[in-house]
Amino acid sequence: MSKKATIYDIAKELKITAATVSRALNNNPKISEKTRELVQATATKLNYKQNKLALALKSGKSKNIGVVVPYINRIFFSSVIRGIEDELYPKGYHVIIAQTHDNKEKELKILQNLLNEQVDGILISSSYSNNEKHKLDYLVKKNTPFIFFDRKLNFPNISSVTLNDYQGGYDATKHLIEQGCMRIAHFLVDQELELYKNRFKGYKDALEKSGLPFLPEYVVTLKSDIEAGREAAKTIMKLPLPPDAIFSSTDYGLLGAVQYLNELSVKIPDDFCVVGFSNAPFTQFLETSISSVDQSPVEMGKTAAKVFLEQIENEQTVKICKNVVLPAKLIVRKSSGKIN
Amino acid sequence: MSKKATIYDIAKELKITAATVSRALNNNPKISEKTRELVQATATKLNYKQNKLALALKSGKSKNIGVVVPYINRIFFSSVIRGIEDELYPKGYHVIIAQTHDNKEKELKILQNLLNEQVDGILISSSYSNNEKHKLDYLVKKNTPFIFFDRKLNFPNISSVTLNDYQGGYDATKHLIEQGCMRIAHFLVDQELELYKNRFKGYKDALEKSGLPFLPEYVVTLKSDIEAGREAAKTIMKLPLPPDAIFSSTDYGLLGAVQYLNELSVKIPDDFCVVGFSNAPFTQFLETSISSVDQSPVEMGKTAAKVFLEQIENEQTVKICKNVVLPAKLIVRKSSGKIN
DNA sequence: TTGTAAGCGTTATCAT
DNA sequence: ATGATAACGCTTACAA
Repeated sequence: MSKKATIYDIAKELKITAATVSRALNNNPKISEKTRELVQATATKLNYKQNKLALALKSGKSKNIGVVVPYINRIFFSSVIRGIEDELYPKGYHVIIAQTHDNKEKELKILQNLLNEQVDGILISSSYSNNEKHKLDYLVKKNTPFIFFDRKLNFPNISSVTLNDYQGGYDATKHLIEQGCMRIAHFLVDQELELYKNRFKGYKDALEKSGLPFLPEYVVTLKSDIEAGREAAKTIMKLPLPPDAIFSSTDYGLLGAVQYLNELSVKIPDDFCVVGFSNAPFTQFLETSISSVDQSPVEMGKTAAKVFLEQIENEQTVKICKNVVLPAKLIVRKSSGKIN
Repeated sequence: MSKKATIYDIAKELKITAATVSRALNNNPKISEKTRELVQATATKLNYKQNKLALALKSGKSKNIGVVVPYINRIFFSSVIRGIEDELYPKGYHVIIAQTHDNKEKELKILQNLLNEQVDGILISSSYSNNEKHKLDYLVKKNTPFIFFDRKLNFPNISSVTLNDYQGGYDATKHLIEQGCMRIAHFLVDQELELYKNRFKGYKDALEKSGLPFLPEYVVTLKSDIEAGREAAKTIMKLPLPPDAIFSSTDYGLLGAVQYLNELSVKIPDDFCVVGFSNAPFTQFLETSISSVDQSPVEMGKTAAKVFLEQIENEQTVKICKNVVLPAKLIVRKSSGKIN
């Protein structure tokens, strides 16, 4: 395989200069038809392909953007990335992905690396909480546009695309109340993260609005996995007055709870209703399908990409900052379908 | 935000030359301790960060690799990518992802683009079948290493990492036979793709080995989704002598079939056994959990990454080509657990 | 319309 | 041990 052809090779072949070749290739108006055709012909003949690296170095734009997530194989994140790539590929951008494994130091390094790679923007779902966000301060202050999605950090003048988690929590709880549930428990994942706090707040406000008491013992903090959910269910079912419903911020945790309730022969939805969060694929496939709040991840990715594009296009003129909040969509299934 | 600092800024500050700065930064042995320290100090002071783009142009190595898949949000592919990124990030590589949407022309363009971007390698699960692989001929012949994973194309001297689909099909079928099933149907997805053919072949060989007849009417070709699976089940259950088991190349198709069988009140596993392929997450969460063949996607990704690294490291000396075949792992669950 | 030359930020090859 | 210079492949004033 011979070396890759450059514009110099084309130039030499035609006994003209590289500048002319460049212009011809870029359809510069002030170039004769003849040379343009000649150049393009020899370009294909020599199988010339533009070296984007050189272009990037020259222009200062790499046409690469970085997407940073905890784990790429979580369905929520891979769906967001799907949306981002679908939106950005037609605009000539390449998507570089990196996983933080929810490790803060690693996240910092990744961001540094991406910036060194001269990415044109960074879309990130951060592992940091708002308490420690100052550690990222010097990064977001650089020229490279940052866009936070889902897990947002509150920096002034930084764009974000998030779900209306509060509304999701509110709707889910209200729905359970409408089903006649009176003692609704809540599975809370992580007080540190804004989005879980917001779902929790939605839950509390829905209770209050309906005149139901908020009972701290009905709130369990747990990891987002099946085993933890099972344990959480054990805990609340041991209470003197056990709940008759769960609104869970995690589908996986909820699944564990449902499994435990099944073992106790608690009938869902007749005696106990549950609603999850995330609309994980499995929720709809269970015999007793699980109601859940959908996060429209693909849409979120597309939106984040659009916000990025807007920001880039207006770079010179005004610095745009946009904070988009997407609606949460409660999907009612059998697990909370007492009435209908 | 001031412009990014370059080695020239450091040089100017210290009244030395950029070459010296470069050497100091790269820990070149022939540099005095003093200058090294001085340089490193001013580097941090000016918040200097190496521009990887310039380095890439100079060295001809971008430290980027391209990963090309049909859809990034399919759990199998996102898991493979997870493995790839986990393996390659510590080696200083960035992973660029691109989705073909199973569109062959798009795949071609993507590959062309990635090559223009000067990626150091391409890991791909191709949409092409071996019949049309010649269209990619001129691409794989370039200097950039190609590695096929899962969906492999048979090019001479091109590496690949695949699953032993034949063995997966064989084991699944054999297992069903051992459960006492006598009339095993097969859900086949796409005759064009090698891997489905191999699973099918494993199925046939297992039947033959056990002296069971191969009946063409027990083989249904279908799309990989629930509705198609439901239809397929309808078809085979209408046969004069309906089967008593299904080995399906698709978990989703199988789920549709299971749903239909439930409606017919066919008892699984007592009267009917099923085994799927892919070990989709939902298979283990169903009340009647579904047996399936696991593909170890994360492992596959890691392996593909390792093959790439090996190939790059020995670039100068020998051209390495490796064809790794990973074992398929049958996971037995309730849906085929008659005996135990 | 085309050529000349500088520059993007590095590193490598000469010298000194 | 350090400096000068060229080179990677491209674009773009400025000249002609």
